[in-house]
Amino acid sequence: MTTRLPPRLSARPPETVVRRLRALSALSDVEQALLRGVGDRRSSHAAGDLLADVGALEARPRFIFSGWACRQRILPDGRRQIFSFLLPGDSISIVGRSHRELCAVVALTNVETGDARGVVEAADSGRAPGLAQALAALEAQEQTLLLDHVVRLGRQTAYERMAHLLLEFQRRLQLAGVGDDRRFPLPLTQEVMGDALGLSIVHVNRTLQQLRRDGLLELRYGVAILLQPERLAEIADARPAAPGAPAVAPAGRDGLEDSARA
Amino acid sequence: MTTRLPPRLSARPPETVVRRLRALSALSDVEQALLRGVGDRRSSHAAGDLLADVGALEARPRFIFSGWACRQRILPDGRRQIFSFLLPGDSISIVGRSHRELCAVVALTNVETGDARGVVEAADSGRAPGLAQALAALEAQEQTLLLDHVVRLGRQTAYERMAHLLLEFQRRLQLAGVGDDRRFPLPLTQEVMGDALGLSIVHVNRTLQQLRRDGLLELRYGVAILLQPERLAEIADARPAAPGAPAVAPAGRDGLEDSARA
DNA sequence: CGCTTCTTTGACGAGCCTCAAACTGAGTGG
DNA sequence: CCACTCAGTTTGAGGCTCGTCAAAGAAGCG
Repeated sequence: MTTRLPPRLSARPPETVVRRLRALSALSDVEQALLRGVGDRRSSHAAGDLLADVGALEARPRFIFSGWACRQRILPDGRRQIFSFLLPGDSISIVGRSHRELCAVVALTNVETGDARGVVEAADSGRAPGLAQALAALEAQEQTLLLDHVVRLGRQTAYERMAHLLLEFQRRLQLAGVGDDRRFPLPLTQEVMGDALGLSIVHVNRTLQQLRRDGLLELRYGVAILLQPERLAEIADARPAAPGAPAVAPAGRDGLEDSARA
Repeated sequence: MTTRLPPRLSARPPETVVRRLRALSALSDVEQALLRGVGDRRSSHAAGDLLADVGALEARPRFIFSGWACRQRILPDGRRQIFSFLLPGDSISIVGRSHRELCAVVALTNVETGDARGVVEAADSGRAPGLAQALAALEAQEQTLLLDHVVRLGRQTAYERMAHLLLEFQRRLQLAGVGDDRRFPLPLTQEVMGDALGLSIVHVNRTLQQLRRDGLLELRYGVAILLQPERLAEIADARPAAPGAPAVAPAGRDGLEDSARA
């Protein structure tokens, strides 16, 4: 369950968070120090742990240092829908901090978090405008990711959804200082990916196989390698094929049928 | 394009908004008066008009008095995804007011709106705690609706999605004082519903026919009547069939296959 | 080394999409 | 008043995508 990551793919705990927020807003030295202080109050959670419950009013704001989590809802008949993934550098219960969590937050791997109450209070008090702006940007980013997810589920094929999700992971992790522009740790089971993308386990597997066969993806030992990120982006964003490729007349979208010809 | 509503299904402009917010938080007389003042600065928009653009920083907060709108995104290849519907009593650019609109807001029918800047300023200033709480609750409600939408798209069949959406409309409109517990105006084309539910026009039509054949829905002249709201709720929420019906062993979910037997 | 969890593959069927065309109703203009 | 048009709805036929059922490999773990 726990990931075995090549050491070079990971980053030191509080730096991940600092890095993320600095990319969103200029932070004063005081603000950065405050942020690093989050590393002092750490807690560990095992894979499967509930990090925040639905309607938890008292939910403590936290940052994730390492590990993956997700927001999810379980339907009465057992079906699960994952709304978003929480990666190193992400926050829990900070976004929309005026109201309670609207869904459960569950650890997908072992997770290390830090208490962010101090940071949130500083931002709310007006003493740390840079932090406040960074947290607001974090909120906007999350909302954007959720909208992307809706588009994936509503208007994309399995192949496109997977390409989109893999790119999202690569980009987000790189921002957090994990992985590079092609490689990143991917400690998810295919069931989890299916519950996020609205697909069955079997179809997730077949879609991944297809990506492999198309020379777009390598996936071993919990590490993913995007072999042709640009090509993946074309697929994910429903854009016409690359200029090098023979032009398809009406901007045909690329799906499984494209690669099935090969 | 414009709806022809039986008069008794509609409500007077600013009262819709007052009614909505009073359901969310106790409002003082001053706050209610402030809210009614929104009715003084009205504007009208034709069906198809862009009410707020993506990334519009200066977007003015507004309330919708009458008509329907939606948040949407258009993909590069022309596919459209609708994120949410905005009904009488709903707000534009109020939710997440710290950051810009993340998607386009488009009028689906003729729409009447009122300027809400005064209300938002009063809430932010701390002078109107009741309003502030109501706006926060409004924000939470919208987020919940968006999550419901994700579940629909990711984990429900066409039949379930449609049942869920119809119930959402009925409940929201009733809160706004439009329609009753069975009837409500539904001024959407099947194409629009398809773009929201991630379905093709043809399949939307077939799903509606199925609901009609199952005695669950009547839909004429832009007015929908839910003939068995409880039954629809069971279908939409993926719950086992009603107690009266013969029990299905493993909480089987009801879809088209259920009614196909009839 | 057996257990469990996860991945992989095959076979089959159902849900949903695409193409195509007929039908309806509301304008619009001769 | 009657074509004619245009947008929307409805229906049929056929096929691709994806889900379900089933079972056989891997891989981690006690």
